[in-house]
Amino acid sequence: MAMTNKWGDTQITREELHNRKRRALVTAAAKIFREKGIQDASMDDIAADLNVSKAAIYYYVKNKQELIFLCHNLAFDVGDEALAEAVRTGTTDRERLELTIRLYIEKLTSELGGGGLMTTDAAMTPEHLEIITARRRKWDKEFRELVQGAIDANDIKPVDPKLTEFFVMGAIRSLHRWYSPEGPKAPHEIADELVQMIFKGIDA
Amino acid sequence: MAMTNKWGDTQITREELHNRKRRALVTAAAKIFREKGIQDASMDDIAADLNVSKAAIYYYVKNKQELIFLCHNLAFDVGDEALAEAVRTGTTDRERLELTIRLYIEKLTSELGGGGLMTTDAAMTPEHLEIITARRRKWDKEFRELVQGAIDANDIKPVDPKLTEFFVMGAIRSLHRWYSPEGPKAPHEIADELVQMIFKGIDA
DNA sequence: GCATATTTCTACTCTTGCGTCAATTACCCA
DNA sequence: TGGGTAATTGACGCAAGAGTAGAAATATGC
Repeated sequence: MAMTNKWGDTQITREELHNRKRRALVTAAAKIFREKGIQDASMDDIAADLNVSKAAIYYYVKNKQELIFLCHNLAFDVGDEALAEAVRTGTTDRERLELTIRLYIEKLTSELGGGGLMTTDAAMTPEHLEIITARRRKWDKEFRELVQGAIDANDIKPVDPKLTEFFVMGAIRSLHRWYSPEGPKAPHEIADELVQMIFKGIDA
Repeated sequence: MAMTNKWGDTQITREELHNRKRRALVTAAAKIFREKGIQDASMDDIAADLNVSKAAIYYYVKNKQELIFLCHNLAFDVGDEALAEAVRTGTTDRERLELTIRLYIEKLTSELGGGGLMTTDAAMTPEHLEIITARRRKWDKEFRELVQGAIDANDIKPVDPKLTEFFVMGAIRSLHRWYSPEGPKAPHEIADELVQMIFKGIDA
């Protein structure tokens, strides 16, 4: 799993190279954190995955806290993209809702190997926690507005938007526990089946 | 939140008292683990919640590993109860499936304050991991057999049992992130609405 | 090929938190 | 009431891992 050349391969200018290494660091950290859990993953583990000494990491990042923070943001970026694209593309709220769920699942499976860090971890500085919480709240609010809009248009049942969001997101966020890129199903197939369940249920 | 008398209140014989204290310890640990995360919760945290010194804990339990293990088993006990009761009570597999989900949700919310420890944690001894994995596999198998049975009886759509289980359980296991006993909804209401979504979907 | 800036390394320090142990207190029964 | 067992404690040893300092290596510009 660990790469053989340091930092993967990258060329280009100083500035850009630096950025790429930093991004590679965050991606690697996200992977290790997901696999072992945040607290069980040591900075040495992450360094080992990049074939670099631990001290090198501290040239790109202030401390573990910051690395955790960057990983969280990475996960939220994907969520924001999915929602934005869905709002742009869809015509009705019902359609946008379905698109958000589908895109989210597809992006998580294809881009982030099944999921990022979504759990509001206790081990976060108040400043970081505030930013992450704000991002989550904003996303949640928009999602629920889509649900409410679809209800108002009589396209879906008069469900509780909050409960619906918890339910749907809970299911999606658990993807990473079992999804594997090597599995038999392509991302869009998984997305199809889950969307089907959410909207149509499983009753015959 | 922390009790004022040590170990809560209990009387009765030596043997029984010992058992109760041990059970109180596991319950407290489960709560702290859930709130702070396993690795972020120290043995001192758990001791503080029981108004006891850390050393006292080690009179009842070998080490943190064992405590984690006992917490996991606690969560699985609830799952097994739900499944067993559903199989006993229900007449068709469709009905048993619904009952399992409903009972599981109700037990988790009413008895365990929203959830136990369900994540297969990396920080487990191979022996413990094996036992937990076996319990999970057994439960999963039985659940999927209910799904398959309901499909065969034409009571639900021909869904993928594995995917269905991941989806449903993923949603349920995320309960603890937002459920609070002080919230506006009673356990059976939450169970009702989630069961409704799973079986009927949200489409109008 | 020399001077400078950037990057990475080795070898530490220091904190945190698990687990232990000898000593102490509570409890029970004769 | 005293002797023995059960339960609890404060003080400590020890390991793991975060973070650092300064040297060493590497790249860049002239």
